[in-house]
Amino acid sequence: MSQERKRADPLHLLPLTPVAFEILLALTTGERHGYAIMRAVEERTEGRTSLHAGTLYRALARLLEGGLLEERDERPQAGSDERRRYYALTDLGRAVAAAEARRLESQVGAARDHGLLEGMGGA
Amino acid sequence: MSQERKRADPLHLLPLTPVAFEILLALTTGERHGYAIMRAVEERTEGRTSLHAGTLYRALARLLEGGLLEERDERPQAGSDERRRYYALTDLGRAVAAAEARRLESQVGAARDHGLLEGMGGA
DNA sequence: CGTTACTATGTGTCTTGAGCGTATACTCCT
DNA sequence: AGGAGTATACGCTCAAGACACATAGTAACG
Repeated sequence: MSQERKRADPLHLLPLTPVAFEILLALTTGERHGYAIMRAVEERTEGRTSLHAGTLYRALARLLEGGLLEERDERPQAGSDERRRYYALTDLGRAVAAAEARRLESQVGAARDHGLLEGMGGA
Repeated sequence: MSQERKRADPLHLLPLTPVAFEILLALTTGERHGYAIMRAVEERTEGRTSLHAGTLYRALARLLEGGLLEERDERPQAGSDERRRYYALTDLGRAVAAAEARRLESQVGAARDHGLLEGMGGA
């Protein structure tokens, strides 16, 4: 199936949405549950990006279905909240995130070459 | 109106869609007409991203309406195809592109910190 | 114990925007 | 004249985020 072909090649899954990439980024440091991803994104972006609950959980469902994430049954700490669902990057997820990072790096490089990142200090 | 507030603050227009950012990027080197933007994007990305005509022209219309681009009446070369419509970045458009570039730079930096850009040579 | 705030996951609905096809028409080359 | 390429634009559909809302467990406080 074409589904299989897509899974085989990370490049066919690009570009990722900003939300999806933030989620994958938050999981590069280890597995987390949904709510913790939400807080991690807010922290990393210093509040500039905050995921709405609806956006987050639907994005997680999509990433699971696409095979970029997998759910972990084991809990990092015993006795943690039973409601939590822990997610971790799959090999594919990591590969796709890396491919997306390279794509963005190329865009940022072009922006820098064209003077977009020097001229303006603030905002 | 809130439309005015949005125009005043580039940060409220983020994140840009990948397509929108590519278009702004293509215009940082000077004004171009739609079809030339399409080719410029393909060239910059070495064929990895190709804008469909429908996607491009609707994105251009949106960017015009949002005040990120403006249409130029003067033609860079006399006698060029009369059908062409030339677009150029506005100050707002440049500011938004710069803000988006910084946002992406931050994501790429995080990816690098987490080893996403070193571990894998190929793909 | 009851109340309140926070944690945690999830669905319903609306709107935006990209993908893809198609229409239209002009230009350039042979 | 005919065809490839240039150039803009619309119709339709699907994916995905925004926001509201639902549900329920947990933790702190009195």
